[in-house]
Amino acid sequence: MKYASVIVDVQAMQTDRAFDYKVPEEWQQLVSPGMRVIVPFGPRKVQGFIVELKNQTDYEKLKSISDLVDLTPCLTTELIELGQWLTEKTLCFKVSAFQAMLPAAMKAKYEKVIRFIGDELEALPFTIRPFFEGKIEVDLKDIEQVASFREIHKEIECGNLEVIYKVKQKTNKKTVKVIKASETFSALSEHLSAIPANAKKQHDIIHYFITNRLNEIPLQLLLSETKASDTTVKALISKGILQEENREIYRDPYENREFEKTNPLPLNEEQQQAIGPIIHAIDKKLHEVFLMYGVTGSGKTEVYLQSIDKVLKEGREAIVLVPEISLTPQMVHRFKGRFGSKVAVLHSGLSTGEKYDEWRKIQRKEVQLVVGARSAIFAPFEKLGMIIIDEEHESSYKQEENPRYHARDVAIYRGKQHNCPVVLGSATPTLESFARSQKGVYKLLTLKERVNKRNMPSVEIVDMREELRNGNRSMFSASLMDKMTDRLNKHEQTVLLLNKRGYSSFVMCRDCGYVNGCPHCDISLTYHLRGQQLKCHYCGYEEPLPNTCPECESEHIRYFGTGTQKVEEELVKILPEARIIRMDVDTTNRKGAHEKLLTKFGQKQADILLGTQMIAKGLDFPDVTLVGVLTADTMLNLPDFRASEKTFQLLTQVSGRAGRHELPGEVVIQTYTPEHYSIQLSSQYDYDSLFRHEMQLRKTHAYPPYYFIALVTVSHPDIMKVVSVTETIVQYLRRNVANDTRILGPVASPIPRIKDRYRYQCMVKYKRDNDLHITLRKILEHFQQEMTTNQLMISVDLNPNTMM
DNA sequence: AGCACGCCGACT
DNA sequence: GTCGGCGTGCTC
Repeated sequence: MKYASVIVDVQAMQTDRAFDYKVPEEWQQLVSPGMRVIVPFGPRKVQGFIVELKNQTDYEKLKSISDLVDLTPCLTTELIELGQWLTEKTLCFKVSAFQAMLPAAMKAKYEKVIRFIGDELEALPFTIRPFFEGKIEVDLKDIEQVASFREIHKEIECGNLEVIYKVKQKTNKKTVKVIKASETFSALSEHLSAIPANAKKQHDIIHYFITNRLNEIPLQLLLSETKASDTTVKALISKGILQEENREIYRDPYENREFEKTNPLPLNEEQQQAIGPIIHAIDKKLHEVFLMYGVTGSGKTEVYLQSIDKVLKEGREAIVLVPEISLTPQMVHRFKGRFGSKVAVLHSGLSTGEKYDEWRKIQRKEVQLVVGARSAIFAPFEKLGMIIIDEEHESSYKQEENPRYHARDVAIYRGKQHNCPVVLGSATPTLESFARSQKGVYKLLTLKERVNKRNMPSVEIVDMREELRNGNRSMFSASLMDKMTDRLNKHEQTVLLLNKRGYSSFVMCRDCGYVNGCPHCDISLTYHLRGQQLKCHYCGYEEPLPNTCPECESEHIRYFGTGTQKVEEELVKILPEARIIRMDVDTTNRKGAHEKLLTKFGQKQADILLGTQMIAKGLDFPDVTLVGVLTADTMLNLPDFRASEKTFQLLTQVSGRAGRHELPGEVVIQTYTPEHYSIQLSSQYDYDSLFRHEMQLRKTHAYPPYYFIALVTVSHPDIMKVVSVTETIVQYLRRNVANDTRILGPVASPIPRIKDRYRYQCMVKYKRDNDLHITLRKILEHFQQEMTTNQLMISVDLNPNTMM
């Protein structure tokens, strides 16, 4: 007898363990760990993951697995173990860990159906009766529209109705019907004579098979080619001459797209030195972490491509992570161009179904390389030869919901399991990674030169306070104006970055200082030109733009801050002849809009590309010779100890967009704090100094990489409750952490209220604290009941990326 | 998380 | 006396 340990799809602390089930006789040979199954769980049915098969169990009254969902495991043994590791590292539920590894399409959906099992339809109340006229099963949702649950319940108790719990899949494999000939062509010819002469279409179909020497053909194609109808085909199938089969097909997001084949480029001296140790590690199957620190344009990608080539030639597989790849279609081109059909692409721009199909290609070992965003790190490869994380410093590698994992940590874990190298690449590495490379934990590979030997574009810092004193009240400094006009005349292109994060346009009364805030969140509402609305970015609350101040009824109510829309308006005024493309959430939320806009810009159908963060990454257009940063310092004022680091990274990256090819580039950075070191140092491309300066600060303030951080956030509609719970947590932590661990708080979160819930937090700074995970878990367990019954929420983020 | 069970108040 | 509220505890 075989028993299966199953992790059920119920996200709760009490169910966060394996439950044992009997494996029915007929599936004993089929089952294996990593498969999804449907199991009875209490009165209902749920999906679950088999994590173990065993011949023994402690539990006596076992139920049986009711269904198999997979015929091949969707989780490899390695991934099952990785799930265990993830739950420990991020304090999440086991199911959540497994679900994070799989495409969303594979998450189960649950529905309840009511079936009539009585004798007389008349026995049902008249409200319910009509539903069952002509059918036995009805969706509970439909009946609930007219009847109360209690009414239905009564019928269940007296045996007229029953509830059936159904588990459904979100998306399924897309299939086409394929028609095959059952026998050889000579046998087909013989069949011809047996077919009645008046069945002309049947003859046509058989002839079609014979003359075209067809083994199989999609049904649709066969019908259109022979002008036959499907009944004719059915007749032949029932005669056994033809066979029908459902064949899985892939929704290919890159269908109909040609990718120009590219060949390896010769590597320069630096690149060769960088690739050497990587190739060595691949060859010798060594787990090593490399930090490839290479300035923008130094040819990191070519090093990736050639290392991958080596991995694939050895018959192994590779994962390449890129930050939100839809932002860099150019990147997809480079990988598809070099490795063609060996590549699967996974990113947020794909539909659920497309993502599922790409994942299936990996599972079925039809590809050897996956290029994708964060979650692609879980690609179910079994012979990994290398993992690459490009733009290692990008914050999108950290998932901001449970499980709060960092792709870099997962990559290193998997690298160890597979004995393969992990390559982290960046022009502006995180302090954490660079510090590790200094300590020799990671091996540092440096690329100092740009491949085309071009210098980095020269950077001019403009003091906007000075501009204001000189009477320039616009958002463009005189210098930036000059240069934009100049580019326009020379038919060169400009990229304008509006660094908006943490600083959106809000409405303020000039007389009394009143700011329109969200009634549910402690945050000011954001002004949206479209529809003249004020919107809350946290809960979605909307209200119309007021004409007068709600507080003092003054008419001097204005919006402050600058949105891309407003910049665009002003640009149109001062440079009427310029063609502008604006890229922000509003213009890119449609699928493919992003790529379209970029293509348009690339084809020089516009002179200026104006956008937020999203334009800072990976764009490479030869005619861009000017980059303007409208307000460099907005990010600096955020309550985030990484603010300076992030500002430096952003400025360096966006500067790298200029002058990548023949034409030299220039950068203008506008700021109100020109003296700030991260602005100064980014203008000199001086990462080393930034590293030293910032490390000093992190040391004095006990921040990463000197200390690890854990952030506990408590929220509840009642502020008193929040404060007291956070206080309790802090006290408990103080009593149970290591000596050199520091506890800060309780304090109100930077956004003290979201969706009518008050938020408090406490920060744990620790160096080595082996029991901290256990202590934190105990806290969660202690409040578990209140978290389910009372509206309490406690979230723990280990190594948070943001303090918000 | 869901769902059943079980124990109390307010109604036919 | 029952209906219907919510606290409690279990799910292989």
